Amino acid sequence: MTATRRVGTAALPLRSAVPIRCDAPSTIARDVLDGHLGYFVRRLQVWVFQDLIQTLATIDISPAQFSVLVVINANRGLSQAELATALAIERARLVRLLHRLEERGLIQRLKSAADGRRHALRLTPQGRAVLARARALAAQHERRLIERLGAKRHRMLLQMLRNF
Amino acid sequence: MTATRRVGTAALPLRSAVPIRCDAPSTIARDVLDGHLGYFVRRLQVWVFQDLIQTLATIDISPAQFSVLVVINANRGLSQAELATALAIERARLVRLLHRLEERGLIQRLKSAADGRRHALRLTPQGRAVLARARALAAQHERRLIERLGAKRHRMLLQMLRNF
DNA sequence: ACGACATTGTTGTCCAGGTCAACAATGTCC
DNA sequence: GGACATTGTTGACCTGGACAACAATGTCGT
Repeated sequence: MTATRRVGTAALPLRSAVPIRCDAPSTIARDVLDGHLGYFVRRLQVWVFQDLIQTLATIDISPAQFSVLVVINANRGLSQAELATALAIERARLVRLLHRLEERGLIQRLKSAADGRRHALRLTPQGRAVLARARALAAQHERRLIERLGAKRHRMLLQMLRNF
Repeated sequence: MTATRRVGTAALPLRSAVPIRCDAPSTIARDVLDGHLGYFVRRLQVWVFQDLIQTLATIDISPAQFSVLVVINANRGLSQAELATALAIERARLVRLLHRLEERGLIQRLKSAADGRRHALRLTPQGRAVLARARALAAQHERRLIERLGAKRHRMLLQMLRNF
C-alpha cells in the first residue's frame, strides 16, 4: 500500500515565477456549485444531522435508532423487511441496528406464528420510555431548526419536501 | 466481540396469543417523523447523491472530488486548509482526497514560496479536461433533479437554501 | 534573538453506514 | 414433491467522519 507514496510534484519550476496568488483569496468562489441544489441540501442535511446527533446523544440514541423506534411503535408487529424498506435502509444493516436495541432491552423480536420466517417487532416498556424521551429531545432539536431557518421558511420547506 | 451473541427473545410466551397484527400493515405510519424537516431533507439528499454518484461514476469521479475540482479551479493557489473549510470537510480527509487526485494527475500541490507550510493548489490541464466533463455530467444530473421536483419547486428550494 | 504558541499538512486509528455475496430456514406455487 | 422466492443473518469490503498526534513552519511578545 505504501510503496508509491511520494511521487510527482517534485518542486517543478514550470512557471512558478508567476505569482499565482498564493495568499488567501479571502472570499472563496464556489462557482458552479451555486447552481446545484444538492450542494445546499447537503449543507442543511449536515447541520440538521449534527444537531440531532448531539441532542440524542444525551440518551445514547442515534438518529437511525430513533427512527427505528418511532416506526416500530407506530406499526406493532412489523417485520424487519418491511421496516427496512420503510426506512430505506438495507436488511443487513437493520439486523445490526436491531441487535443493539435488543441488547439494551428496548425492543423484542417475536417469532411470528403465521410465518416462521418473520419476526414481529415490538417495543418493550423500557423502549417506550426511551422513545418518549427521544421524542422530547427531537422536538427540542426541531425547535432549534425552526429558529435557525425561520418559522415561515421551515413550514414552506416541510410542505415542499413532504411529498417527494 | 462474538461472545454474547444469541441472547434473549427465547420465544417467551408473554401474551403472544394476542394477534398483534403480524401481517403487513400494508401502509406504514411514519408517525412523528412527518413533523421533522430533517427526515425529508435526508430523503432528498439521498436521492440527489445517489443520482450524482451514478452520473459521475462514468468518469470515476465522486461528488466530493467534483466539488474539490470546482473550487480549486475557481480559486487558484488555494491552500488545503482554506479548501477544507470552504467545503466543510476535515483537513485530514482532504489530504487523502487530494492524494488520489494528484496520483491521477488532475491537480498539483505547489509549495508556496511565501509560506513554507502551505501548498498552493492548481488543476493540471488534464484536471481541467476532467472538470469540464464532470461539469457537463453534473448539469445533466441537475436537469434530472429539476424534472423530478418541478422547475418551480426547484427554483424556490434553491432560493430558500442558498443563504443558509 | 529567543521561546511560547499557532498553523499547515500529514498519518494513524476508530467507528458508523452503505453494499454486496452467501446461506439456512421457511413459505409459495405449479 | 420440487423449483423458486422471501426472511433474517453473517461476513467482508469500502467510504467518510472524527479525533489525536506529529514535524515543519510561521508569528508574536518580550
